[in-house]
Amino acid sequence: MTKASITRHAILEKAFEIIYTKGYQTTSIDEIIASTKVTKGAFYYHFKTKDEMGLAIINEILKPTMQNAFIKPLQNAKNPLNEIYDMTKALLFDNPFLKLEYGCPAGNLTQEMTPWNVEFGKALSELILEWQQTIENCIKNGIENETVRKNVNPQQVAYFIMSSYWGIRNFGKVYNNTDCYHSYLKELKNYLNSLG
Amino acid sequence: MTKASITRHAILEKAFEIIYTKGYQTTSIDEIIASTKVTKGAFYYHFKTKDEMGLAIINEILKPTMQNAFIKPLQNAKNPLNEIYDMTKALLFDNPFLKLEYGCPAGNLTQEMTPWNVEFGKALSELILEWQQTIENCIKNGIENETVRKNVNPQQVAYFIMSSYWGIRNFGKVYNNTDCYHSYLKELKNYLNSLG
DNA sequence: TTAAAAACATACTAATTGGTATGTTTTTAA
DNA sequence: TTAAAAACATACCAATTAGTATGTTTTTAA
Repeated sequence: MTKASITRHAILEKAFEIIYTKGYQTTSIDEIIASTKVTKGAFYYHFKTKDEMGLAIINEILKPTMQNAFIKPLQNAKNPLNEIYDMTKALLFDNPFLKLEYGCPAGNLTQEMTPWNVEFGKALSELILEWQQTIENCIKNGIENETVRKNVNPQQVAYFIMSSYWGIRNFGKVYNNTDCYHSYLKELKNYLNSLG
Repeated sequence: MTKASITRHAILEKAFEIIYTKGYQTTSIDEIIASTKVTKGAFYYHFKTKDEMGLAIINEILKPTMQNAFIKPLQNAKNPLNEIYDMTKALLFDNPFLKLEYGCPAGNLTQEMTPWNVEFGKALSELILEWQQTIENCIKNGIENETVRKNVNPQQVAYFIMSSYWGIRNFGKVYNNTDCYHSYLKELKNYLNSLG
């Protein structure tokens, strides 16, 4: 990595952190460069506008991070239902980056940006579609290896699981308490069992 | 209603609309008073700060609206599972105020405000708790009248249903398409059937 | 009818915002 | 070694922000 690309990446990582906790709109460029110890000149050398940086965060930080946390663990799953459960549990309790009170980074950005920024919406929907298709394929594999009932609709299940995950992260935020995560996981297990 | 309270209510309603579509932080007071045709003097006569207005929106607009749309239809439900489904479907497709691309007002505010504004968090959690307990009681009634299996945990189910609803509204936003709502509702029905 | 309080109007302010103009320093390639 | 391009630094700017100071008009109650 060249020195310039290190600077660029440092800006993106720090900006991502701040935006995850505070939201995109309320995170100012002054705040980003202050915490990154880069000057405004450096920032605008690497990014033409704030939105260009925002898109770079989605594509260069959020996307690879999600691919590691969500997508890879589900590829080649032997028992899809168990591994979907384990992944969800790990996301809620073990992921060192995700915090109860800040919710899901992709969910936050979706909610904040999609109604009025088409480019963000496009980048996010690509990201989310990839996650969704992974779960869908995972269920399809389960049908093939007969760990999932064959009259189960993989697409519907994928929507249902992902929706419930996004939603429970919102509950975690508002109650600022992990109790709801435990209740949710129990019911997720019941639901997944009903598919087997 | 006195003339003053009409003005106050007009501000709250218009502000709620704008905030629902744009978010709280990006909605400026100048924008609110421009669209309400009230002056700044009038605005700050009724509300000490922007946040005071925000809290008033939650308590005086959002709360009664949600009580009508979510809570009343579920009280005295004869067949809870059916009526939860019908209410959800109505919220997604028939409610004239809620829009696909703008998501759920309560969900939006929760995601945007709870991490850094304790007062908003408190007001929202009260609101949400009420909704949650209604679903919970609804399931309890179902257990009593034997339309719901007796080994079902009402609290867990309430979390699961509400989470999935919040989540699918996020999907609607990012895909800007109602297809995901249809898939979701089919799977919600499957899930609810598994409880009966 | 009238005085006082409630309700609203106008003009301003200090702070913050995203972005730019114009530099200087560092790296790279000939 | 050196010139040019890449990378970064500093000082600024116009627009927008929440909020205030100081009015005027309208209601209300005696």
